[in-house]
Amino acid sequence: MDIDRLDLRILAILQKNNRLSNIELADQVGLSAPACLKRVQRLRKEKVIVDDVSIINPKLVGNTLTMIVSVEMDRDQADIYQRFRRSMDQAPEITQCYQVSGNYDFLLVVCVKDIQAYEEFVDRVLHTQLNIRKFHTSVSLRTVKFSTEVDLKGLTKDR
Amino acid sequence: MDIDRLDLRILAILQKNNRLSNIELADQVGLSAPACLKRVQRLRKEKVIVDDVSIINPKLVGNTLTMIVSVEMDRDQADIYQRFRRSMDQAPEITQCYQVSGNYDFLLVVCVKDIQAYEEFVDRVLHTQLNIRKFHTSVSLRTVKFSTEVDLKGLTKDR
DNA sequence: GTTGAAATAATCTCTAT
DNA sequence: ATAGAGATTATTTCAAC
Repeated sequence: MDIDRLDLRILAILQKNNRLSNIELADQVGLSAPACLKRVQRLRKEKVIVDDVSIINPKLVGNTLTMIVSVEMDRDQADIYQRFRRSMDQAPEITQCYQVSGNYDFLLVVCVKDIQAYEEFVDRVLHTQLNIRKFHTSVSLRTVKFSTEVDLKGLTKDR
Repeated sequence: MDIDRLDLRILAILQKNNRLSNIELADQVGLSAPACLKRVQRLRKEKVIVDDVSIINPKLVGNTLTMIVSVEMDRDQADIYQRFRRSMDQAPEITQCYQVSGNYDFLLVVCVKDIQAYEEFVDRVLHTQLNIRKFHTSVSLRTVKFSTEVDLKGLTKDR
């Protein structure tokens, strides 16, 4: 799928706020409402727009503790990694997980209510994973930035 | 602000999909449309719902490289930390930044187009920060999980 | 929180470019 | 293949209860 300047402008707006009406959006990018809608629908269908969601403040809902967990696996075996990756989806406490190169293999961002909830998470998710050699937890003292926006500057792939 | 079971159900739905109509939402939680709308408006006003956004697939838009950067600061000085934190907001490449306890001080998740863009980012954002003692970059081989959902299980603070 | 009504918006079809 | 105009349908949102 190719994405032109107009699509990028639409994406730039929607990734900041997807609750403006199609009419407003069309206005801002200089299209008629139907033309604009067609583009947005296409972007959703093609999964350029993956999801449309409300972002909740975890603190205001009781999840005040964020932990950064680095995980080192026992062996570099494809099936072990795959099993581990699949287990990540099952745990709602894990908000992000990256497979990385370097001293450890996976980096997890875990968001929980309190230390008890974290311990429960460790028991349920990490200690049941054989093949973890070791893992290291550090506490996030502050979420300095949490953005869902993709940097769209300098991506003017025109057709 | 207190949040009852109904609010939590509303949040659980909206953080998965905020594009369903208020009527559908009301239906799913068992309220009339206006009653439901009032709750949602309140949740937005009170910033329990922080934002409403479209999530873009960074790969489909050209940002294929994710870097994990750990930063160690020179001194534990409040103003130095504060300045650093403020600079995080300025850089669109930084999607997440956590201030952490342990061997290093900040953890950054940086999303860019390619290595050149990353080098440009390092020069512009990190090398201009005096007070960084050192930083370490590792490449994300795979984004195993990226979720914006907050775990709402076991948070039944009723009134 | 509900019901009913008015104002808005989304979206479909069709036409034109 | 993509944009625009008009009409239909659906939704949001306001009052009154």
